Parts: sequence; structure tokens; C-alpha cells
Amino acid sequence: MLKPAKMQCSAPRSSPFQHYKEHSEFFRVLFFLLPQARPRPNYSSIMHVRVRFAPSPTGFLHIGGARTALFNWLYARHTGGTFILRIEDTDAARNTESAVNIIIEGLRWLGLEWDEGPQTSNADGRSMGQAGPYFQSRRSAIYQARVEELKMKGLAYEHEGAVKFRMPREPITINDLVVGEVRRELTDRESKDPDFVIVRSDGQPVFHLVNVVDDLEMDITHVIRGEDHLSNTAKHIALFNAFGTPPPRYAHIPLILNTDGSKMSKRDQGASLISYMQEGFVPEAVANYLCLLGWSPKDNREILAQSEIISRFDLPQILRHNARFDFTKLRWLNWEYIRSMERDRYLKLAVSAMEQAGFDLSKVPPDYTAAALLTCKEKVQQLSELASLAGFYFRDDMTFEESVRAKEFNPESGACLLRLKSSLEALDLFSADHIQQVLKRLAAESYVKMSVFVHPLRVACTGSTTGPSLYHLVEILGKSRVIHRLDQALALCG
RNA sequence: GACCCUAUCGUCUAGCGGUUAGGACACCGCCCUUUCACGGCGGGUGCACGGGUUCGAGUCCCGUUAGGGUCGCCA
Repeated sequence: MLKPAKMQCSAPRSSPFQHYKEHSEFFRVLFFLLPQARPRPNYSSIMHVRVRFAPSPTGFLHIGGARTALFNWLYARHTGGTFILRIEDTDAARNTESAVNIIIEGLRWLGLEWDEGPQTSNADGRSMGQAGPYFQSRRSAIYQARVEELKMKGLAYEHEGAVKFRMPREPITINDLVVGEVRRELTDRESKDPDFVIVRSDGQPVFHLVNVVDDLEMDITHVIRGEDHLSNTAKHIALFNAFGTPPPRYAHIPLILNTDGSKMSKRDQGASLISYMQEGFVPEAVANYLCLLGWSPKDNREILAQSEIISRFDLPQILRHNARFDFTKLRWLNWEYIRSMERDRYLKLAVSAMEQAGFDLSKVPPDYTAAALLTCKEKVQQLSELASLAGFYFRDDMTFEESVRAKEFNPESGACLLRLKSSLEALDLFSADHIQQVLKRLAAESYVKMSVFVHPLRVACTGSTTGPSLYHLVEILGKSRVIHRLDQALALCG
């Protein structure tokens, strides 16, 4: 089996110069003699790229599917081509409008706008593009005509009420842009009966048929999909051949596995894109992370602007092996995006995360909310962590876990809190600086470290031993709230 | 069972015959420090195994092993 060079560029395979690097001396001379020959012809200028994401609306958008969509989108943007969304809703039983909506909202959240496809989840609703309908459930006539065509050509036949396609018995060679040249032989089971069903006995066309017909009718030039379809591709190529149309270029991208290396299925943690939307992830961070699975900018950088990814992204450099999903690294990336996020956008996302966690901020002064949430901006990896980190700002009564209560509140800390209370009460200007001065002074007077006062104060104010910068949080809470909380804590000190 | 793909630190990756095998996340130590962090400095960990080819192999070839995928009247 011949494996083509991994670094083969986007140039059409027909180019005799694609391996010029391997014969540099020879071609250097050749290029000199033939100035019209370019080492890297620009693929996009030769052909207008049309790619599609074709999910089945199952009520779920798999993170791997999201990455497939992302890679298609990136390739379209990279080449100046067209990104198409097609809904493969041939299985009527489990397809609902809300299931389509999950796909649409997921893609929009990730920022993957499509150039052609539905604009709403309604199969008969508005759409963009001239190659519609973009719902397979509305393309029955097209499939029927194509099946008739195959029958006429003697390439399909009735069998027990279904229609079967005459699959070639010879091995089929797939020329994959990522995997390379793959010679696919029939399996032993297929050898017994190579022909496969393209229309079920109930009249419904099956995936292999509709997928190929749509790619053909929609002039899809590149099929970028998960590697789980690599073996099926032989069937698809055979179908294209049967229709007398050259197949598109294929690019099978590696799969995303669980951390333990097992296949990521629906039920696995983090398998659904919706979970990221709900758990405080920033779409750019998720997209950035997804890009790094199976693709690399090769310059030791992890955080990349979308525009940069678009200009660098290409199919031949995609890795061939599966990647395990590293939730910890995603969280780190998300933190990087949150901390460098523009203030107002952060506030918007932070407020909605708090509301999602059950906090009603509608009656809280906006300035207070903003100041409070801003103290946590660089401290959360997911926006959903805000509820526990900043919750104390928005609660009237502190609750203390038994362990915290036993450890932090005792006669000694009570004494500290009492002095803290009178000193803070006397403070005219309740600012972080002045509050810090008070702590410093008290510690100096008692010949103890600041932490002797810092710790009880933090626990009294926030209910926790960790949190935002103490002096700022005390300032933001304001004198009356702080005094009230000190009283509450004092009552627990015995 | 058959067919197909894959194999560099724990994870994501750089590497395209000659490297002290680089980076990131995670982890450990020290410094800074009002907590948790951030930041700074330093550290450990890797070419699955076995054969070839070659002066020289992480890199090319073959095999083994392991992982993943496919073989539906699912998509």
C-alpha cells in the first residue's frame, strides 16, 4: 500500500509538482525553465470549495460533531469557499424541530455561521442558498429520480421490497486528504453479499444513498467528516461512479476519545456541546480547544485568534490519530479567555451565569453587581464557578459549613473580630486602602501577623477561606453589610 | 470473523535521516503574598515492542502488540 506524503499541500493531486520538495534539485531547474509552473498552486483559485456539515437531528450535538462542523467551517473560510448546513432528517421517528434547533443553536453559539442552509429549525421555513431544500425529508423526489436512474442503468434492483445497489466486487481506492491512499477491500461478510440496500422496503432511502445524492446535487467539493466514515467511503465512491460523477475529495478527521481512550458516546461527560454552553464556557475557548485536537499551528502557541486559525488551517496537516479529550486543558484555555475578555462582555456573561444559578440580581444596584463580579474575573475557569465564588456578595445571611465553623470561630478569633468590628465601624472612608491600614494597625498593636486578622475577617464576610482579594471585597460589601456579618460571626465564636 | 486507520511525556502536540527529543495543560519544589490565585525561577516524566534499510532511525520498510473505526432495511 502506498502512503502519500503527509505534507502534501492543497494542490490538486494531478499536479506533477506536489512532491517537488523531495526532488528539489530537479524541480528547481524545472521551475527555472518553466516559469509558469508554481510550486504551490492556489487550490481555491482553481475551484470554488463547497463543504457541508450534515448532522442528523437526534436532539444532541456531539462535541466531535461540533469539531467536524468547525473543521468544515474553517476550511470554507480558509479557501473562501461555501459552508453548507444540511439536515439529515430521513429518520422521521426521532427528528423534531427542537432537535434541529439544538444543532442550529449549537453552531451559532460556536460562531459557525453557514452560507447555505436552513435559517430556522422548521423544515419548510426560510433558507439561504440555491441548492435547497436543505432538509433531506423534503428531497424525496430527488432521491426517487436518482434511484430510477440507477435502476435504468442496471445498477440497482428490487429485492424483497427494498432496492439494492450493485456494489463492485473489486477493491476501491480512496484518496483521502488526511489519511492518504486507502485501498478498501470487501470484508468477508460483504463478500457473501456485496450489494447493499439504498431504499428500505418502506420506501425510505437510506443514509449512503441520500448522503451521496445530496453531495452530488449540492456540488460538494470536499467531504470533511469523522474517520468513522472512512470504511463507508468505498460505498460512496461506488455510488458516485454509478451516477457518472467524479466523487468529491475526502478528508477523514480523527475522532475525539474520552480521557481513558474509550469512544466518547452520548452519555459520557462533556460529550454534548450543550453542556459547555450551560457550564460557563466561552465559545471562542471551546473552538480554540477543538482546533488543537488533531491540528496544530506548529509554533508552540495554544491561544490563537480565530482569524489566525482560518489563515493557517488546512486539510493535509490534520493529524491521523485520534485525540483524547482533556477537560483540564479546556478549562485552562477558558480561564485565559475569561481573564482577557473585554469588561462589559464578561459582566454580561457573569450576570447570566449567576442568574442561571438562581441568583436574582434584578434588584441589586448594577454598580454593586459589576464591582462584585469584577473581583472574580481572573479567578474562575468556568463562569459557572461564579455562583460559589461570588455568591456571598448577593446573600444576606451567611451560612457556614460545620468544618469551617469549628475551625475558624473560637474565642481567639472572636476577640479579633470584636476589635475588627470597632475599628471598621469607626472608619469614615470605607476603601480598600483604609481597610488594609486598619488590619495592619491591629496586627502591629498585637505583635501578630496580619493573617491573624485577615482570616477571620474573610470567613466572616464570605463564609469561605478562599475568594477574591479581601480588602476589595470588604470595600464592595460596604460597612453595614460587613458589620452585620461580623455580628453573625461573633455569635458563633462563643 | 473480515476489512480499514492509528501509535512521541499522564494528556494535547512540535519533529518530516544527524535534535542535549521542543512547547502547552497537569504535577512537584522554591520565591512573592492578606486567603485562593496570578506572576517569577527551577524540576521530573516520552519516541509501544521486534526485525530490517542506512555510516546514522522518533523519523523509511516489514511484523507483533495495543487502541480506534467499519462490515444494518441506523445516521
